[in-house]
This record gives sequence, C-alpha cells and structure tokens, in this order.
Amino acid sequence: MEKLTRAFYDRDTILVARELLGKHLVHVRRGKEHAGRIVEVEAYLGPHDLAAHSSKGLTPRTKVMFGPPGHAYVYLIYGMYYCMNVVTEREGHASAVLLRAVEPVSNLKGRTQGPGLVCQAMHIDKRLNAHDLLSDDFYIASVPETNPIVIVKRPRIGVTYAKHWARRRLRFYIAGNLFISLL
DNA sequence: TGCACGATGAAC
DNA sequence: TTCATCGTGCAC
Repeated sequence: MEKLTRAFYDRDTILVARELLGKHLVHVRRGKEHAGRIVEVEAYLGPHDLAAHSSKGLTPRTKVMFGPPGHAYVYLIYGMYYCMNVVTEREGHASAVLLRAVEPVSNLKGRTQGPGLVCQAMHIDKRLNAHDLLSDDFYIASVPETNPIVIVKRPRIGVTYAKHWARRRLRFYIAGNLFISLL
C-alpha cells in the first residue's frame, strides 16, 4: 500500500486515467477507513475538451481543475449527487479524471457503480473539494496487483452535447469487472 | 435577477 | 422515458 505521489498525477491525463484503474481510493472519516478499488474512470482533457467543465474557462467552480495536480475536484450534479475527480497535469492545464465506479474494499455501504454512488458510499461531498490527495485522510494508493489488468476503452457517458468530443473513447474500465456502472 | 440545464440514479 | 433537486453559467 503506497500513496501515489504528486509526480504520478503530473502526467498525461489519459495515462493517469488508465493507471488509476486498480488503485485504492481511501477516505478516513471519524477514525474509520473507507476504501474502494477504482475500476472505471473517464478522462477530461482540458479547456479544449468540450465535455470538460474547464471548457467554460476559469470560474469559481472550475478553479480547482486549473490548480496543481493531485487534488480532488468534487462538484454537485443534478442537485443531488456528487462527482469525484482527480486533477491531473501541470497547474493551469485544467484536466481531470472522473472516478465512475469502485469495487468495495472496506467499510463501503450500498452500491458503488456510478460516480454519484461512489461519493455516497465513500462519504465524499463538496467539503472535500480542493482537498490535497497527498494528505493522510483522503488519498489514492497503489496495491500489489495480482493479475495484469485488461483495459476497455469506450465513449464517455452523458456528454452527447460535446460534439465530436463525445465520440472519443476516454472512458476506461477493467475488463470483466462486475462493479462498472454500465456495459 | 432570472432561467435553462447537467460528467446521475431510480422508478415507471 | 420521466422525475427529483439545486448550483452554475449565461442571457437579459
């Protein structure tokens, strides 16, 4: 169990997205450790990516995306769910990886397939927005992988408005895993 | 100051 | 396919 370094996040977003698969997301809350194995992610490549929030420019909400890598970008969606993202690449690049599904590891209640449910089960809300993922209470760690991971590439979910960006296969998940949000 | 809409999930 | 529910971004 080794916490990911700043350098891990400060790289090409697609590479970071793919390598996040199989890693463990950990949130320590009230002395209790909640953890899930990341099995599905989506890459949001920056202001030029019409599906990315940062394509709206630097606003109070998207500020975190424009900040340094290795921080959490948490936002409210549809007025009722939160989505958890990891900021990637150098400061100002405004790219991130959305965590879409995890496989329960410890102390997760309810389903975890889908970005809203991941946050619900992990107790992630807007208070964790801009939180440093190199902290001790909210971070991502690598674990010794038993079998090699086979990665499936698919178009991202719910971004049909993003013109040609909607077609790009920037959603990645572990082949055959039972906890991904959609087939 | 108002309003349309979303990186969702569950029900119908 | 519809709805719950509200912050954000943009039009006026």
